[in-house]
Amino acid sequence: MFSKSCQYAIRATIYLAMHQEEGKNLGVKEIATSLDVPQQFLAKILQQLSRQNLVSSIKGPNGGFYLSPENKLNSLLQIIECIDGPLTLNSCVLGLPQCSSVTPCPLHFNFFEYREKMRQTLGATSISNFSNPGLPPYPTY
Amino acid sequence: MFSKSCQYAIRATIYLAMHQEEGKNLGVKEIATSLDVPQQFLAKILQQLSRQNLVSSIKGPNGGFYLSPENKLNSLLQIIECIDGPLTLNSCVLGLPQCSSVTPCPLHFNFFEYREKMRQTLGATSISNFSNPGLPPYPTY
DNA sequence: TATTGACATGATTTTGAAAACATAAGTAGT
DNA sequence: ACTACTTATGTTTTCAAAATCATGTCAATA
Ligand code: FES
Ligand code: FES
Repeated sequence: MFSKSCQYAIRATIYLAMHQEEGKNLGVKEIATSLDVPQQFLAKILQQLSRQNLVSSIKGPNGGFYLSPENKLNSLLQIIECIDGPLTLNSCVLGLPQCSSVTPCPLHFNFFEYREKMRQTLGATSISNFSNPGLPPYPTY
Repeated sequence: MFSKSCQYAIRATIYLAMHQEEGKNLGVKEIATSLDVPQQFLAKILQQLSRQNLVSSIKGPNGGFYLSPENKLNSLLQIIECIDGPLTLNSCVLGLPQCSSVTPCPLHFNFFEYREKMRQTLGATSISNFSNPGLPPYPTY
């Protein structure tokens, strides 16, 4: 459903939201180790998010990544589309060039409704949702 | 969501269901041309389906692929799982090793319900559904 | 039974995502 | 200024899916 890059992006962002403390930045090393993903690869992904202002970063000693208040207002969908592109959850499940209710493929109406709801949920879920304490302990997070 | 192999498999099977006439077999060449997919690649996929008795085939002149009455009772989900494996629509969207409501990832409950419904729909849709005449004219089919 | 037309199977090549490598650039402390 | 630390950027390598190539097997027909 999502590329590995995208999965890493989501997990890293949520990790940032869950583990961020006031004024403390998290390094790629720590995040990559905690999530058990390739460090250099994750670095690229975080930089891609950073370029689009979805996460914030500071270089140098004590540097690292963090979420600004503004960053936390972004939705999961923005993270996803930043990495996998705007066609994610919008293109034909059978790979046909266009997907719409006007020229539907045989499976279009089997998926459209649920896919839309997924998109809607993801768009309505802001990163700040994951920074609340008292959330259940997620595995590998 | 599905691999290209799987998309081709679904499209080819539906094509068979829609274009099959009594006692007439459809060759890989015709199917591949109609669907605009690589012929040799599609051949492999159809053979994979054939080995699991999801489609039927006959060699030699006038040979080709067709759907036996038994074949038509299979569900789309069987086609999908034959190609992409049983974990399709069952594994964690974030790529975590196991997906269950007992050890859910942060996105589990955002997807679980809709994913289940997709599976359910696919499992309940038999191939014979596509052989009824009077269906809308699908693009590239 | 020879030929032809189709599926079947194995090996190989291509392609792009995933991962690793190398180096630059910026920041904090000494 | 110098060093150490961390993000940023560009290049290269790895790997599996996708696609192709080459050859084998089977059935209809003349
Ligand atoms: S056209 Fe295929 S899913 Fe919409
Ligand atoms: S655990 Fe991630 S989707 Fe179920």
